[in-house]
Amino acid sequence: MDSLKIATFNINGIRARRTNLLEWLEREQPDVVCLQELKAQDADFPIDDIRAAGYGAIWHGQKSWNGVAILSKGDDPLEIRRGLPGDPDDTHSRYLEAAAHGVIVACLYLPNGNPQPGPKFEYKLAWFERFIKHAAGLFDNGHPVVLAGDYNVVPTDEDIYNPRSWTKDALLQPESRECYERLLAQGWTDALRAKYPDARIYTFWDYFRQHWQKNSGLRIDHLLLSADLAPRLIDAGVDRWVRDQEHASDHAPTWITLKGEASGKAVQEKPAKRSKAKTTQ
DNA sequence: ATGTCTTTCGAGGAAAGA
Repeated sequence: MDSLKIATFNINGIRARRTNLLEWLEREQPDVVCLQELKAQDADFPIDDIRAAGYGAIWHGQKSWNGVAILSKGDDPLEIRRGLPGDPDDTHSRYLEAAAHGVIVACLYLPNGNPQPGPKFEYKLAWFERFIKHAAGLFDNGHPVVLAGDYNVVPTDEDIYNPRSWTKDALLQPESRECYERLLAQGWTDALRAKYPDARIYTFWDYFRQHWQKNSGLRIDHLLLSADLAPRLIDAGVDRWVRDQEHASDHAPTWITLKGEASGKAVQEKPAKRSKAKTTQ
């Protein structure tokens, strides 16, 4: 059966992690990849290596911090949007949107927000509000959409090894969680949680106190599916072997597979005669 | 409070962000 694999990976410095990335692409062969925390300027994005691995890419870099990219196997993603609308003074490179393999892919790197309270937390919540507003339009646009990235939100206490030492952290604040809930309430499906409702799933293990070795992780990298994509979800998972490598990022690639064509062009036009009524799979 | 890693600046090691 044809299927489409879409992944999100906070790479924590693409120059320091170039070989980790190429090894992962080679082994897992995702069709579409969202990368966050490039920590590199546009000119330092290793596009030649990525092309040699069989991927086209678009990227939005920034010196030292942030930076996002979308990779597409076999062709270039068709860029739709660079930067989140709603604040012309926001200089952070945290958002890219493109069409690839018949799906609209939003790649996001939501602000961390620590320390909390403070201006960084205010920025996080303001950014989240802008994203919620933009996502509402995406949900209704009639195309299949995936919102993939590092949300810097632990949705519930089931998404962390032990919330006790993190109660003051921006990733667990009620305000952060409430924003995530409000986003889901638009109708999006949290793919990993939908596929595995009761499993402990982590995507991030910080570098402190041997958290990886003890599997003391957090689930903060999410893939949200629009209404017409949710029934196409086949499987979801985390490539934990990447986190176990030497010089690994503190995140692991997180992925879904969807029923349907993996090859082909960018977003296809909807058939003209198609009614807007929801069809069941 | 701590812990570790990557970045910049600039030439060794410190500071900041996560």
